[in-house]
Amino acid sequence: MSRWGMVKKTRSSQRREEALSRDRIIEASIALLDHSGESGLTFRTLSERLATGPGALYWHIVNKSDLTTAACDAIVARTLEAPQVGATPKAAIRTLALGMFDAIDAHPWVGSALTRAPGQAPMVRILEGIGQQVRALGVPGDAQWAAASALLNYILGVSGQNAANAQFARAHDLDRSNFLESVSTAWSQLDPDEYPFTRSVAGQLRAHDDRADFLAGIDLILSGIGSPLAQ
Amino acid sequence: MSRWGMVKKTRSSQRREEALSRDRIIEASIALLDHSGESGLTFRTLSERLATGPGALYWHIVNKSDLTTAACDAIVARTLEAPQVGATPKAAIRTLALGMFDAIDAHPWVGSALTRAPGQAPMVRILEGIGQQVRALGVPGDAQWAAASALLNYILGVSGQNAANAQFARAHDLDRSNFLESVSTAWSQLDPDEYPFTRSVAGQLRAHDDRADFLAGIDLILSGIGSPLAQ
DNA sequence: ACAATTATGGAATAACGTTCCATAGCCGTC
DNA sequence: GACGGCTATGGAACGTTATTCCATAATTGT
Repeated sequence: MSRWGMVKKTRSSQRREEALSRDRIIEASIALLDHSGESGLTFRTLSERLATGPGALYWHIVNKSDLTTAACDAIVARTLEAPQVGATPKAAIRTLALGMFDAIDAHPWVGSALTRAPGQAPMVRILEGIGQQVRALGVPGDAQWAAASALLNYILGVSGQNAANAQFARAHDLDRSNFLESVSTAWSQLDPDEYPFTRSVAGQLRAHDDRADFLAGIDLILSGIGSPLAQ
Repeated sequence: MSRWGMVKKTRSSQRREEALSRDRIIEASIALLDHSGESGLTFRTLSERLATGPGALYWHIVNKSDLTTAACDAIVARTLEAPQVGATPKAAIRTLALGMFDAIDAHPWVGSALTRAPGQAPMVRILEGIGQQVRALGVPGDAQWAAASALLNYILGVSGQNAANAQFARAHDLDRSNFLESVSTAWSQLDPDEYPFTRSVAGQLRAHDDRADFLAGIDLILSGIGSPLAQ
């Protein structure tokens, strides 16, 4: 009846009741980042939560950049794992993009981690998902890279902005609407001669729907991809 | 003949041979960032170069974030100051975007500073420049924000990637072509079943023209803006 | 049972942004 | 023309960070 009933066979998998492992460290990092933001992840707090010392973590992780990239990759992998069969290529791209948007909305730190890991695992996952649908769209081979990287760069841009907004808001103890409010009033006080456009959109900012605007941008690019000649 | 000939009148502007000022600090920061990258700007090195102590800088600057945003804004302002008269709106947007691309190519740290200053001066300058041309393009009022922010987010995405690439390359002592080489070979070794698209574009990566790809993305969005209905 | 390897955790290090404070330079006023 | 109150300076000190080091514990192979 004891949990030690089969010690011999299973011992190798329980060298310790709560052994450290790369996955456990990454999961703890995600929890910390979600709870306290980008500045909440330090080797001190992480090692405290895992009941160990900072040095022990380095046996499983090469450095902090490696850790945040791995945490980001875990979120991205979960977000993109849905198979997307049966949808039109455009719909699949929209779904993929919105999935990333929602993931970054839920985990803003993913946005900044993404932009700091050029050419690495998480970015490659997104590129691959987009690229496959760009192919399915019938874009000729020599234009596929341009189309896919335009979509990717747009997604990365929005991701980075969302992450920066969230971090700024957290640092100044504002929620999202307070933050937009403060930007909106700042914009509406700009010099009318130098900043006519920005002033004119300051009002919209307060009530606008980030998610809808994001999708509108995706549709703009998709529409451009569909055009016979970009010009 | 002496430079002290008019002491009375000019004394107030030379309280010291090389008085500290916000502008002098920002110029020194730009020089430091250009020479040594993002990690090269510290209050220690900056105060050494200005022959003062770290504390003195805080009389003119609120914190490091303020400093990098101000340095970024100085570059962006110089980049966008050309008047752009007589060009078609599309051409003006292309020129503006390419100007930003070249500025970030010359000063990669501007890319990451931009993405970390949401809704602040440097970003507003770019938004305004784009927005004015979007208006001139005849985009209806309620679609202007979507069009301008799509272009802005795309530019910010590329900027962030260029900055990240440059920082990664510098950190690993690679030049640009070595960096692309390493990404390209990494991509070509991915699992063919899971990453068919990324593998197929790995080769193009080595020789591709960042600047041309960037412009192709701008044209894709412009083409979408020009379409009667994005869908 | 004993060496060798793997893994741990706490202390030490160097560097960072920021704060503090004694003091120097400058200005307007008697 | 000396003096008191701002403006500005610069160096030391603080608290925190990522990372390294190392003694030692836990596990594995022989």
